[in-house]
Amino acid sequence: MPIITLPDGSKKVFENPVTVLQVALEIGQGLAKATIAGRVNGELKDASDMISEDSELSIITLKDEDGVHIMRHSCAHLLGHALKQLYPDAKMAIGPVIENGFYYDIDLDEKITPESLVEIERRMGELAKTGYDVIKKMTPRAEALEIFQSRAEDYKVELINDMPDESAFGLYYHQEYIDMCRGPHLPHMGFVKAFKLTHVAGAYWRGDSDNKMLQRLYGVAFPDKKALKAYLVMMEEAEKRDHRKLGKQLDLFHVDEIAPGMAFWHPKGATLYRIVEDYMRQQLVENDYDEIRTPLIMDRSLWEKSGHWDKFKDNMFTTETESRDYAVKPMNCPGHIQVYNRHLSSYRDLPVRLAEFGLVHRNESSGTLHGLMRVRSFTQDDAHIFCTPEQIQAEVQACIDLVYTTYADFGFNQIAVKFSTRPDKRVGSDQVWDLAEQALEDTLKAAELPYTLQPGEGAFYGPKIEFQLKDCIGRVWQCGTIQLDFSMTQAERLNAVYIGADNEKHHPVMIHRAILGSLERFVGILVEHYEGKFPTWLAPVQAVIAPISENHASTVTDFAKKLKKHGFRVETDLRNEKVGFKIREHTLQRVPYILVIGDQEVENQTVNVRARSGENMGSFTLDELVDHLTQDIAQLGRHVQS
RNA sequence: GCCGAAAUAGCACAACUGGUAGUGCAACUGAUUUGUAAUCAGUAGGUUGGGGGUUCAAGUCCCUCUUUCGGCACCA
Repeated sequence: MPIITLPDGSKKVFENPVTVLQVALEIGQGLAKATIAGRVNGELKDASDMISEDSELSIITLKDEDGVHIMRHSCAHLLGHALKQLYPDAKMAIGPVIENGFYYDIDLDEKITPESLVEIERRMGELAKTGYDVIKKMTPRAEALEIFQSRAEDYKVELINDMPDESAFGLYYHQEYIDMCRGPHLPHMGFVKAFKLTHVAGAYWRGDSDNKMLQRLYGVAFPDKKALKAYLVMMEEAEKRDHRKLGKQLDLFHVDEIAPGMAFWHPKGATLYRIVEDYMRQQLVENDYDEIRTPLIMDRSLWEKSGHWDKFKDNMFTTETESRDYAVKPMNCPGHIQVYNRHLSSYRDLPVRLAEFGLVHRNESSGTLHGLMRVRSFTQDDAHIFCTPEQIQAEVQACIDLVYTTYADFGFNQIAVKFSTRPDKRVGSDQVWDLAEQALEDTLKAAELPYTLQPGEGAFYGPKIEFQLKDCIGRVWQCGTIQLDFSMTQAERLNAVYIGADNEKHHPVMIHRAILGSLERFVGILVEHYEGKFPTWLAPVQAVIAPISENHASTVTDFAKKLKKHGFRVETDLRNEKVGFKIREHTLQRVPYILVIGDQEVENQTVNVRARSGENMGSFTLDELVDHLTQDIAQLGRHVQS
């Protein structure tokens, strides 16, 4: 005689065990119709699942996030249903829910093309329209195995065999199609109203590159057509922000076939890049770093000693001359230790903070390259802090603070923090790793930063804190990083030492840290973040001055000269075109200010100022304009002018 | 690296089943002297990513290499 407690606290008493759906029906017909599943004592259950004990129950509909999740999952089954009708030879692997949708991995000799995707989608639509019931049957192991064996679903069989402790499996019958799933799923397909198959790509079975490559069919699904449409429009908008596209349109950079994964910075892009670098350099000054420069290629023996050769030689570019082997640096740390080691340090000298805008090369596999975000040649705003164990927490804390002020200055507020611990391929003893992980974790806790743990994702020499930003289409990129390293400075590695108060030699702890990470990547993210509409501080061209007619050209040139003297990045547009034409062009180029000079302005010694937003700000004298621009620039990226 | 798709003028794109490579914008020249998102006219621009093959004939079909795109694996 179960007593069901609902979210509002009300209770319903039943004579016999009831299903989730029956409880919903008891509450109201409308709710029953909308019922997708139930959360019973915190656990998601199918609408058809029986409740026999006293329980807390909330009914899940499409209005709940869980409901949408379940609908997407069933949509993956629907894909299977349609696919098997069109391609009976397909073997189904796994079909999970992802952000905004789902995918299904299939093994099929025939290649799925965009055209066949359309056809599959159409069949899915036809099937969903019938609103057929989804029947769940808990099936004993032997029977489940037999069912999938008889259907030649090798991957499902493998999945069952990999769960030896389970005695029964949830099979969901979508008419003649059967899928196996923990569930829950929709009670009927009438809930599937708005979906779209987006693309097909390769994916390894179980994510292992040693396994067979399957075809992965991606789709999105939403509670209604309106939400789907909104999503598709949003994606289109997002694509307009793509830094590769804007990089071309705004003439910032290009990547040439002659050097895959390496950016060629055009004048405007180089300006943007330099402003970012200059900003960071100012941070170095204010935070007591010393800037250094180290060679691009160093003898192979250094990399052998540091451990890089052993762990990462596949990703290193090499060269040789006069029978001597060199490697192009993939990281700056060994070079920085060479500088630290130039003389003997005392504990009184610590912490030593060595910074470098270090150009590194990493031979990333061809398939990973992506605009400025994933390249083979990039500059890190890198630094290595040599300190005592006692100084770790304060130093790491200072790095965290620097990350947050820097990102705020660039206009970023949404930052994901990850904490990565020891990987399989690593140097250093377990005790040292215990110590390092503990130190980072303590600092994170003290800083009260919410973070996600990434076990096994640390660097080979130490654990790390990572700061991630999102690009325009939701892809997440690592930018800042703080890594704690007890190993590289040891005698058997690169042997950095200091003399302690006890007059004995000690090895300092080394903190590897980058705030922006890769300047290339960071600039790429900036382009997308601002959609190329950079705050005046960052804009490669801050103002364009245009005459109304040829008669005003010399005034324009003079005015530009004066503004340049004040340090502003100003261009003139003396072309034989109408002012409307020039305004259109420079607005499309996202120049923050367009300054127009005609008869009136010549007479009054002013310029007419038009902001990027289209707003006409009226007439300004030189001094007034200098004041305005100075104030605008001083805001950095903390306020965005549209 | 793996699976799939793609590469045509500076940029965005077109060229049905193999049959003289086009359009728009940009560029250049001239006219126009312009008041806040496109003035008009003209000219020029290409070994169709590289190499090889099939064919009377290849942008189009085949092979191969390179690069790019979407994922996967990778990401010190």
